[in-house]
Formats: sequence, structure tokens, C-alpha cells
Amino acid sequence: MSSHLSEQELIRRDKLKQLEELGIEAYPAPMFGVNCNSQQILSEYDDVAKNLQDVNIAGRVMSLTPKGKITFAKIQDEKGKIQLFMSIDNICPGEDKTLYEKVIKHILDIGDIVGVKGEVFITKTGETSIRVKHFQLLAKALRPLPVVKEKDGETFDAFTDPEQRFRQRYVDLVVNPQVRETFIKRTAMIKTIRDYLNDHGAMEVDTPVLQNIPGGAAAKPFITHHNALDVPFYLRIANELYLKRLIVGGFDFVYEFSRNFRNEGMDRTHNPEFTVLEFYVAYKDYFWMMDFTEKMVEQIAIALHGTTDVILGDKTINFKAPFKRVSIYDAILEYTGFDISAMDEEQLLDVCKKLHIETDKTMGKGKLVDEIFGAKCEGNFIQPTFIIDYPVELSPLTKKHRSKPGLVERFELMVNGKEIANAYTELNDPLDQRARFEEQAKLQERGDEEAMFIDHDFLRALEYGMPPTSGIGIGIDRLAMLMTNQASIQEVLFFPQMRPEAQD
RNA sequence: GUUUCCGUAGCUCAGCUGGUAGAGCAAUACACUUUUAAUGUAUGGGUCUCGGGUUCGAAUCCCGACGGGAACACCA
Repeated sequence: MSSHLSEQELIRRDKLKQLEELGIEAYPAPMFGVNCNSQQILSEYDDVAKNLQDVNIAGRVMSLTPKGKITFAKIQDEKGKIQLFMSIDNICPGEDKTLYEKVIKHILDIGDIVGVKGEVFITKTGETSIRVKHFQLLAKALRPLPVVKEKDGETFDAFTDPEQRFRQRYVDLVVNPQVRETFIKRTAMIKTIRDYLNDHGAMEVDTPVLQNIPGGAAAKPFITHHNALDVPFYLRIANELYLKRLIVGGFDFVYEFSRNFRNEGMDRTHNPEFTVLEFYVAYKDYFWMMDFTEKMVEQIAIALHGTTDVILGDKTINFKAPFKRVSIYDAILEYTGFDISAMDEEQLLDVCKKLHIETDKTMGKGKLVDEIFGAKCEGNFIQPTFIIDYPVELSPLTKKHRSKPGLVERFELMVNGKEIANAYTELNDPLDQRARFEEQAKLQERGDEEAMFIDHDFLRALEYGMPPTSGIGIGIDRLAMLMTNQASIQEVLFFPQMRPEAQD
């Protein structure tokens, strides 16, 4: 945020003065009645019918090509770009040529927002354009926009510096159309999900972001303070426990796009705040949830790409339902050759040693299984795969498996070697839940910063009776990365977290 | 948090083993009434991220800070 103005910024500020002297408002208040957009003009104009002879359109000047008594400009609106043909005769039919000679030829800059009225025609070189009859400046730009040029599909001088792109996303969005596309797709994805859930009778709800007990996940929370109550609050790490309270309350299918906050590391797949869709459905189990989820994900792929095949880097992911289902033990058997299904802790430690996986004494049986899976298996599941039946120690909110001792009814959806969803048959036995929380409390006493707190109100809710329920959390940012072919979470968040800029 | 690469004009970059900076686009001025990365002529624009050090001399070498990218660790 430099207080030093560049030559170009000084010149643009001087142009403000020139406008004032001409009696032209640089930032006029009255609305400009837009009656079409660039896309409509390009797709609807018919050179024989000579339609669109009275268009009003507004946008940002992206290029200027003055040629003496005519000037070509390209303006960009929300839908794309359209060329303006501005001639001195059309713009200034009378004696006073100021608007053309001064304003358009000298004061107008790339980056300015303008509104024009005119008629659509096709130039000699075949480009659909607007012959401008009325020109109005709607907002003057005081900073120069990066000028990205293009020829034969090749881009020149693209605005690419990631730091500037993320810090000044507004500039990125103006000059990089593919960035716009990514975010349009993200929004389309969320709309598809919302429609899918609503069509199945779900109710969208809002639950607290400020919580005095951060529950529902194993993660380090952000902490803040409420002055009037003089109590600490945590920013939510998950909304699971609140949605289950609503299930107790009698809403049978609830969902929320939950902005979660975790005070952990940042990298290309982690932002301190991120979005998880969680939904809970009464009287269902995790098998039902797998069916429901794979259909939803398939539908997202089709909505965004028109097909279930989605290109991701050099791979093609096929989101055609049903997805493969592999138990975690079978996955480990397949990729390590070890059948660990009946092993005790000592035998597991031995397997880890043979596989060169680092362990420490705090790791219990469940954690060891998770380590083996994470190190040797996870990355292999490129095509959508449900990994099912996890060790009970890792899943304090999940119901014990109906037939496999030591396991819980849980699945994770793996795509491109990464987890994008985590779901359970929810634990609704209040006594079992209390025992699991107490296990977590012991871990916390041993210094595990990510162990769960005991949430007594949640236990109280379960004691009133929660119907058998299945629930899921889906990483929306991660899913957006998959669906938009992006390798970094920063590319699917408008404003990814950055270190604050130095102020002066 | 660790390792590693990077930071030069508004944007994209060049600047070899040290001799106080260049290009294209953008900007300014002039010409040009159908351009397409318009063209032609001329001009201006930089505390080379910041702070130290070595040196007669540092954008360049060394140390540190700040910011960013990538990989690893933790996690979603």
C-alpha cells in the first residue's frame, strides 16, 4: 500500500482535474440503464435483420485502439467482451468535438468503466461491434490495469504472480477470464448440491460459528473472547454436534454449508477457514449414505462438465456411480501384502517397522492402522472409492460396527488420492458416547491438542433419544478443486488467507 | 514448523564470472475514419523488497529480515 504514486497514477489523477474542468463527473450517481450484455449481442445480432439498433451497455475498457478520427475499444461486462466503434462524427455530430478529442482520445484509459448507447453492426474485418452514439464515463480508474493480450489462443504478458493475484483478486478476476470460470463453476457446484438436497427433502439450517465447546472434529481451534459475557469462545471446527441436536429435535434431514476454522498449517490443500457441507439424515445408515453421496457427486460432475469424466491434471476421473467400496483392511492387504485384520498392537508395530513407517509410543491400534493406510494406500485411490470400516479409536462419534468388533460404521470417499468426504452411521447411544468422550478427555490430559472436549449438552441431547442417523461431511473446497482441475485451494477461494501486507 | 527456489518500471521478463539498469506491452506527445497483440515517429518512467557486511565499486557476492511459490511434516 505505497503512498508513493507512480507516473501513471499521477497522470490519471491529473485526468480527474481535466474532467472537472470540462464539467464531466468522473463518478456519476445516476443509474445507467443497461438493456443488454456482450454475450447477447454476439449471439443474437443478425446482420440481415439489422436488429439490436438501440443497445445500452456498460463495462470496463480493456483495450483502446485509437486511429485518428475513430477509436476502437473493447469493453468487458460480466458476460464477456464486445468491441466499440467510436467515431468523431457519431459521438460529436455538432460543432463541439470535445467529448471525442479530449475525453475519448486523451482522458479515457484502459480500466475505466463506461456506458454507451448505439447500434450493433459488423465491421469490415467481420467483428460484431457497437457503433457508439452516446458515450458516458461511469467510473475513472486511477490505477493502471495489467494489459493481457492474446493472439491465436496464445496469451501475452498474462497477470500471473500468485501473490498479486490472490491479494488483489479483483484485478485477477478482471484480467484472467479462466479465473472467473473457476469461481462460476464453484458456485454452480454448490447450487447443484443445494438443489439435490432440497429435492430430497432436506432443510438448510444455520448453526453457531461461535461455540464455547468446539466439537465434532479433532482439530486445533481458534479462540476468541466475548466481552459482554466475559467468556472465551471458539470458532467452530465442525458443525456436526449442532446438526445432530437438530435431528434430536425432530428435523429428519438437515444440512449446512459450514465455514470451519482450524488453527493449523497452511498449504496448497489447507486454508485456515474452509467450507464443509455436512448433512444428517434420520433413520438411515452409512450404506444408504454411500448410495446417496455417489449419486450426488455424479450429478455434480454432469452439471459442470456434461459428463462423468472429469479431467484432473494428466488424469481423468470417472465419477460414474456406483463407486468402488473397499474396507480399510482390504486396502492395506492389497497395497502392503499384510493381513492386519486380526493383529494386536504389537503385531501392528512390527508391520509398521517392516514398512518403514515411523511410529511413536502414543499411537494406539487405531492410529497405527491409520498410519499404514495413509502412508501406503491413500495415494493409490485415484478413481472415486469408498474406504469403509475404520478402527473405533479414531472415530469417537461413530456407531460401532454391526458385525465387526473393533470397527465402526464409517466411510471416507477418496478421489485422486485425497479424502473428500467422511461419513458415519452416527453414534446415538448416549452411554457409549459418554464413554468415548471420556477416552478423548484422557488423551487431552496427555497433551493431545486435537482431542475432543466433552460436550455435556450434546450428551444430554442424546439422552433424550436421537433416531438412528447417518451423517456426512464433504470438503467443498477440495471437491471444487477436483471439479475445476485446480491443484491449489487458493485457486478455488476468492480470498485465500495471506500474511497481512505491510502498511505504511 | 523444516527444506528449497524466488522478489528488477504499472504488467511480463532480460541483466553471464561485481563497473550505480534494459526490452515488449502499458503511459505521454504527434499522425492516421474499419483496427484485431493496429502501425509509425519521438519522449518520460526504477531507494533493482528492506537492513547490514565484503569491496575503490553491489541488482549481481555474504549475513539477516519481510513477502511469495514448491516439497515435507500436521491436518480436511
